[in-house]
Amino acid sequence: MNNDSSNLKLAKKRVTLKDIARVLDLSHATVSRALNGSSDPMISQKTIERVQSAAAELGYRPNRAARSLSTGQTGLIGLWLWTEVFQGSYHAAVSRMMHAEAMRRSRQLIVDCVARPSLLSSSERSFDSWSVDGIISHESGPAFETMYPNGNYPNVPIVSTGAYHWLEHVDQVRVNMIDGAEHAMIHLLAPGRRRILYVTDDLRSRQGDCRFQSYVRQMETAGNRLEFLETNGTRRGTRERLTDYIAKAGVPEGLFCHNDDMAIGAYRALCDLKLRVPEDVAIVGFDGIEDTEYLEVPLTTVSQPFEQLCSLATQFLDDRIEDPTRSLQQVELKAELIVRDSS
Amino acid sequence: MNNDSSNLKLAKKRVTLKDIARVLDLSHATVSRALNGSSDPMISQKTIERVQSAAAELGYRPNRAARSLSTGQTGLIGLWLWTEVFQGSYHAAVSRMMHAEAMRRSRQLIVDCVARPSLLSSSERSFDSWSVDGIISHESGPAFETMYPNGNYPNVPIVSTGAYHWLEHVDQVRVNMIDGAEHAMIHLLAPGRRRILYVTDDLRSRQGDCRFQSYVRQMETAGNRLEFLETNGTRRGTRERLTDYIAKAGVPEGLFCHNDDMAIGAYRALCDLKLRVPEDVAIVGFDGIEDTEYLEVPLTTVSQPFEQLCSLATQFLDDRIEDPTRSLQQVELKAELIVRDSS
DNA sequence: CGTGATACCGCACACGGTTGCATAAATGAA
DNA sequence: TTCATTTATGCAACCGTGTGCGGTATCACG
Repeated sequence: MNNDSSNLKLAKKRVTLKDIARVLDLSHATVSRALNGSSDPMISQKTIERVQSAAAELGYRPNRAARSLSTGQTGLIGLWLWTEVFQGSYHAAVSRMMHAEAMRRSRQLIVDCVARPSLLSSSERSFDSWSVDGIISHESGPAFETMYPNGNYPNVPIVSTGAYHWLEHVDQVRVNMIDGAEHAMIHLLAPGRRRILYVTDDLRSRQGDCRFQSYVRQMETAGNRLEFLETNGTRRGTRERLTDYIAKAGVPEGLFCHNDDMAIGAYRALCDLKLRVPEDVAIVGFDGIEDTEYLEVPLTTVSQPFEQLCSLATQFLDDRIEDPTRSLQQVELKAELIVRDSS
Repeated sequence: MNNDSSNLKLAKKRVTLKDIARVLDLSHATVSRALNGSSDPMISQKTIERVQSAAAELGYRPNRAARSLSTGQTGLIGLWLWTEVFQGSYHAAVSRMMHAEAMRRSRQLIVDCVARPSLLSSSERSFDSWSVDGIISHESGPAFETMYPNGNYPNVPIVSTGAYHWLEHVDQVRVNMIDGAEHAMIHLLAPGRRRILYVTDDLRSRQGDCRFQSYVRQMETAGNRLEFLETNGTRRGTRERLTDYIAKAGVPEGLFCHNDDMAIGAYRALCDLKLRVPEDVAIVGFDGIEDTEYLEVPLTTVSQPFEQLCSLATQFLDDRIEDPTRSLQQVELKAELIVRDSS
């Protein structure tokens, strides 16, 4: 009966459909259908039960590679992060939530990072050869728009998240930060502050960003001089650069930081200099990552709806994979100014 | 020549070995060998070049599923995180670095989380059916030890990271935190502090942890009363629980926190209560995550060598995959007390 | 008992690679 | 020219699943 005793523990091969078929004296096709609940050729209830119990007993686990080869679906979805080695709390938060969402849908997420357009081709190759069922492109720059229309991925559904503009023929979740950015600037300027410093990583590539534009618009409306500080985008780098900057240019009245990591680095620099927040310098950041809540002075920030973003994006991708011809889904979420103690 | 114009954009099928073979009037076997640099049957240099240029021109990308089916290797490695939905900065840091390491070795990482042993079976199934080439089990509890010897994964190499004890027959990277914990306690007690509160998530499951043991040992040596605070392990939860605790039990002189997240939550609670750190209450955390550096009072912590941990673990896994019979690799790293301003 | 409908099941191929072995071509030596 | 040897390529089987289509029991019904 049970000849699978402990006589040979090694070479314990993985059990396949054929093994089940052999034990039950069926064909592997029947076993496959019994397990997958196939409907076209009817399988008797009795057989289904026999197969299922045998599968459970033998510890059968489908071979994903074989199934993929046959069905063309891998169960993998790819997340593109437009950054180097997905540094930064924002990308960490996004990837973590995307991951959780993917697992909820019994998919697995693989992540790839691409910062410069020049890396695009290699990243393409990566996902393409992994044969992902779909891609979530979480971009914060115009690279996607220049890439996608080329049709590099004709057969792989893509959902875009975080693009600045609406894209044509692409399912999309977009976070509108215009209101948040406007409110943030108005909020910063309200107490009569005039000298607001805009802190960002790559100034040139941020020209199209609504944060940048809100800053410029509100500052010009108020008749203030524009002031920029460029850093490498990290906490450490921002801390150092701001310290230098203040030594040279004096103390600004407010900081408008492109994201929370830079805001946190800036906060630390101000601590080093014994400047009080917000009395001496006010700070506003963007993203709403958890860390900003736990500083001694919790930071004001424009919070992104991470959960909704990730949930909708994976939902859209699922929908598209299920029905490639379905109607487009495009949703706009809003980022919201959360006023805390730093402003 | 180029009949791949824009005449039919749809139905652009993926190019396979056979397509290349047809164009070049070769067999797909030869093409395969030419691309893989196979050595046993020699391929002429001329043919190799022809094949490679044709592959590049046609945009050939190997189908990973098919290759996996044939070779039995998927290029995927699995990371087990022993936590719910891998929350917490520590797990985030580990998964990010593991990810980077995996990509450096042109592998992809998939992550699965399992907190309670009851989830183990489903997690097993997950990785098993995804056919990972290997698993890195980043556990901080005894679950692995009770699971692995059962031989649930007879064919999949496993590297254990973060286990408390040496395991037999398992490649392992272990972080020794005993010295760090001892130093931390000695450091906390040095200025004559007597009332040190141990803050942890699940007290019962931490009994075997060297942090717990160092705390008990040093406190008993000093003749102090033991004092514990149990939280849910999050920043928010720790903040709330500690606030409640202090209201009831008064202000301790020092906090010995099981990890940095709890230390950060505790720090915030102290800020709420207008208590000064470290004058009123000293704080020591564990892990050395980046966030602790950027508080107004940078936290003292026992820092784990993340980079080395992840680099070695993936290295060991690679080695084991390459040669399943090779000698065991077990390495111990040391966590180090980093004294900052909170103590 | 014959016939057709129906419910089940198996055969065989496909998916896209890898690889052992046979074979063809080229080369060299006798 | 012939044969042995090296070099280069093709044939075919295989990995494990999914699936169209044809085949075989079963049964009802006339």
